[in-house]
Amino acid sequence: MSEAAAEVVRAMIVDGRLAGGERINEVRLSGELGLSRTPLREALSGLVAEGALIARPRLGFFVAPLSLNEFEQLYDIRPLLDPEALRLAGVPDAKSLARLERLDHQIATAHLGEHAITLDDEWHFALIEACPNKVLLELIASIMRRTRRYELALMRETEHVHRANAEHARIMAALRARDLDGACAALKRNMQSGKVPIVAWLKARDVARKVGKWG
Amino acid sequence: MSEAAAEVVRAMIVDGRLAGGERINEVRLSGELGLSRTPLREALSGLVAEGALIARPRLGFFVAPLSLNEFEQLYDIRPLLDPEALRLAGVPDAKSLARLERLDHQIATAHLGEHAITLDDEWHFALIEACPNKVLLELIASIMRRTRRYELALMRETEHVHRANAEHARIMAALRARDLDGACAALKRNMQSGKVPIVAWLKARDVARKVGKWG
DNA sequence: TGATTGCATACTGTATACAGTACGCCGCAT
DNA sequence: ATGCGGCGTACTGTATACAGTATGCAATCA
Repeated sequence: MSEAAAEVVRAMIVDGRLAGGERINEVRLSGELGLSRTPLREALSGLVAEGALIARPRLGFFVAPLSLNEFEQLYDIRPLLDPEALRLAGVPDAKSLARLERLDHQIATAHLGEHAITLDDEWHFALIEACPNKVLLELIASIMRRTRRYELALMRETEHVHRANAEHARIMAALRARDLDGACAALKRNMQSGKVPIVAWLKARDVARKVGKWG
Repeated sequence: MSEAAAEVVRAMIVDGRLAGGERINEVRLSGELGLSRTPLREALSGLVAEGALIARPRLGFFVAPLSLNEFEQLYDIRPLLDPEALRLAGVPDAKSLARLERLDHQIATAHLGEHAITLDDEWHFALIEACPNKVLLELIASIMRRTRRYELALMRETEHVHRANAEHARIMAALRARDLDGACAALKRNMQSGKVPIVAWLKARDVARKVGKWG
C-alpha cells in the first residue's frame, strides 16, 4: 500500500502535478490518496532516498527542484555505465535485435512525446538487459527515473522531442556487424548527445527566472 | 531522530550485530533504541532503499544476506566510477596530496582492521573530493557503504586486511608526476584488485555452507 | 508609518491503539 | 506414526491522537 503510494507520488512528481520546489502537505495528500499519513510518510521517505524529494526537519517534504547542475551530473554518468553494461551483455541475440527494431519503429511513429520518452528508455534497457551485472542495471534504471522528470518537463514546455533514431540506427548497424566496440562507442555518443537540448532549455529557463525576478 | 535510528541500525548491520538474513523484530528493536515503531520503520524503509535491508510484505524487514553475486557486481562498478571521478577532479593540489600521504601512513600503522578499512575509504574519497560531479561522488559513497559490510565481515572472520599501500603508492607517484591518465589507470587496477580476496573468502564460505547443509 | 513582538493556526514528528495475517503447536484422524 | 486441520500467539501494517514547532497576522510601540 505504501509502495503503491510511492508509485503514485513519483508519477505526480515526474509528470509535474507536483512542481519542483513545492512543499508537500501530508494531511491533504493523504486524503487525496485515500490513506493515512503513516504509510504516506514511508512512501515519501523512500522518494527522498531516490532523490525525488528533499526532507527538511520540522518543515516536511519538498519536491526536489529541477537543477541544471544535478541534471548535467546525472546525464554525465550514463555514458560511463551504459556502454560498459552493453560490453558485458555482448551483442544481443536475434530475438532481442528484432525487439529493438520494433521499438525503434514505434518511437518513430509515436505521436505523444511522453510515450516516445518511455519507449526510448525501454529501448536502452532492452539493449543491455542481458548484462549479468544486475546491480549495474539497477543503477542505470535509477538514473533513468531521476532524469525522466527533466525530459518530460522539457517536452511539456517546448514540444521538442529528441529524436535519437539516427543514433539508434548507428548502434544497431554496429551490432548487426557484431562490432561490439563500435556499438559501445556509438552508445556513448548517443548518451552524451541526449544531454544537449535539455541543458540548453534549462539554461534558458534559468535566465528567464532571473529576468522574472528583476521584472 | 529517525535519521539517528537509521545511523544506528546501519552500523548494527555493517558491523554484524544484525547478521545477514536475520529478521528484524520491530517491537524489540524499537525498545532497545528507545523510540517507537513509527520512526524506526521510517529508518528501516530508508535502509531498504540503500540495499542494506529487504522488505517482504506482511513479513517485515530482513537484513540483506551477504551475496557473492551482489558483492562482485558492486565491486565491478567502482573501477568505472572512481577513475572517471579522478579524471574530472584532476591532479589534487599540494595540500590534498599531503593529506593522502598522511592517510597512507595511518593505514600502514593501523592495528585495528576496521580502522584500516575506514581509512582506506577516506583515502579514496579524499583522492576524488575535488570532482565537480557531486552526484557521481554520492554514487561512489553509496557503493562504499554497501561494500563495507563485506570488507568488515571478511576481516572479522579471517583477520586478513587487504594492504593496498603499494597500489596507493603507484597512484601517488603518477599524481606527483602530474600523470593523470597513469593515476587513473593505477586507480582502476587498485579497485579491481581489492575484489580478489573477498571473492575468494565468499566462495570458500559458500562451499562451507553447502557442506554444512550436507552434514 | 514602519518595525517588532505576541499570538493563533496549521503542520510535522512521535507514540499508541487496533486490525489483519503469518506461523507454530497441539489435537485428531487415517 | 504421520499427515492434516484448527487454533492461539506474535508480529506487521495502518489509523489516529497528541505534542512541539514554524509561520503568518495583527496589534502595539517607536
